[in-house]
Amino acid sequence: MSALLIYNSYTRQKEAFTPITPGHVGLYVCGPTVSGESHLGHARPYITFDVVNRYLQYLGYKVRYVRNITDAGHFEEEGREAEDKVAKKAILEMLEPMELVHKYTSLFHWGMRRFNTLEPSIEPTATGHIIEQIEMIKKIIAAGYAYEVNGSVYFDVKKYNDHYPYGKLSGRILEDLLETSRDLDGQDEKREKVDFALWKSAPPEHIMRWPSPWGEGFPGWHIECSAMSSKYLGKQFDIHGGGMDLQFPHHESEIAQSTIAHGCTPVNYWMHNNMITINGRKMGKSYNNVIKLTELFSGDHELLEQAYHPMVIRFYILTTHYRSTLDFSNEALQAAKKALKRLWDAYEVLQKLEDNGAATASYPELDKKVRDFCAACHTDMNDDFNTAKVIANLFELAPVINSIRQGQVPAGAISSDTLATLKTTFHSFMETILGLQPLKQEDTGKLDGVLQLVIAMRKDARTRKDYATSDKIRDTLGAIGIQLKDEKDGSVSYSLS
RNA sequence: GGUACCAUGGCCGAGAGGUUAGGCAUCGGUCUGCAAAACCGCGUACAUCGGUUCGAAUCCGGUUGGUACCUCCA
Repeated sequence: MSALLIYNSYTRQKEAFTPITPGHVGLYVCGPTVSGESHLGHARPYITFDVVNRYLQYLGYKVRYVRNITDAGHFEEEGREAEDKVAKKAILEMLEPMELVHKYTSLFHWGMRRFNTLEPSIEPTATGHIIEQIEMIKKIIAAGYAYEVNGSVYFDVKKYNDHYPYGKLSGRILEDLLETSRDLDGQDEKREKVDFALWKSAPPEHIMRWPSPWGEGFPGWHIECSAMSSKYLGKQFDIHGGGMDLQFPHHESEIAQSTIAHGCTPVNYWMHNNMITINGRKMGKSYNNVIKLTELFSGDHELLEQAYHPMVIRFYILTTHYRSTLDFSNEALQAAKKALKRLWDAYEVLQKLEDNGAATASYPELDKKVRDFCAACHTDMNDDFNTAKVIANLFELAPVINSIRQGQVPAGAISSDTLATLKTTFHSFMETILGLQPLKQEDTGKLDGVLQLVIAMRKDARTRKDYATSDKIRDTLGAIGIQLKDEKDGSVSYSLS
């Protein structure tokens, strides 16, 4: 059995995964800012790390998965007008900040549930950890790596860089940053442009504000993750995940803050998922090309040809490795939908295959093929969570399953043991690890009763060779999304789409 | 401007010095009353120009094109 390899953004190579505490994993993922509706772009990290979480659990680890909710809002840095994103939106919509935060948090949870992501163990909010953040800032000031100006506190990046490798995570060199940072208007209280805020003094109109040793204000962008991750996972923990766009400056700053406050580097393995693009462009608010989750599921968006089931989105995301960009298009999603249906159908067929009782396989080569691809699922998953390859392996196995079912290959072609392995492999990867679910609605039982009647009537018609009637039944059902399948043995099954 | 990364068959998308990726679509066949589904068969693709090598899509360099980060961002 191969060992789990994780591509560590910090060292830029795949490394064997060894947790700090044997049998346990601390996993932190940067959560959403709940100042607006979640969109397709947000789906990627949460689905990616949901699979990471699921797989670690599958491997037997006890995982503490922490994913924060950023509800304090953040301001534009670098001299632009300090404004709280949450507060700004709140005025526009005439809502209380808390009301707004609650609304979008609920929507986010709704989306995550539809994607069948497991809930994190802890979902801490930034506003609920102001004290922890203030305490951490105090430590950094005491250590001499932060300074106060007019009620705001900034981290001294230049000094930090004299002793620690600032920029290592994101591959940046401080000198370059000092030279190339753009000049932005406004007063700059910071000693250097690269310094970042730990605490920001709140102007009078700012709604969200808290008392602090430096006056009324609000925490800087990066400090919440450092404060909350260390509180729940310890000063050093195993895996920190998030989108690639957070690598700099957010994660870089997290490392700097935590290193000074806690005297050690915070994270052993940094994982970054790549972006979802649309027409080759990153999906983001600034590009005005976002598709909200609600629009995606309802199909109500000019770029969408139809509504897409959450499982299709989940499957589509998982058919690409998490470190590659993923380009969105209707065509690609259509393909994903069909592919998922075929794979899931094969999985259902597999569940119905009865144990053939064959001690040895009559088709040894096929038997070996099945075993090899089942084994490959584990190896590929261990290779930096290569879900794309895992899915390809499952697709290799689908024809084998269908062939056995339809008798193109005899039941004893693969041994009883191999069939059992095939079943557990599909179950583990499809449901437990990839977290997939069937596309069809839950059958109410009543619909099934009706369909059985209609199927029986069609069967009668066919016996009478009344094909006009039988075809009418089939085609009409097909038109409303119920597809009949005439099986080899004369039975008829159906699938809903 | 600085720093990275990426360019794969009609489309999407793995892989990574010599061995099948996979999916979707198309086409042919089997099955079928006809279909659908399923099964079988078919694609010798890796931007371009050089170089290294017995051998490169995979390594090195140049070119072109694209993207991301440097500013809120998943």
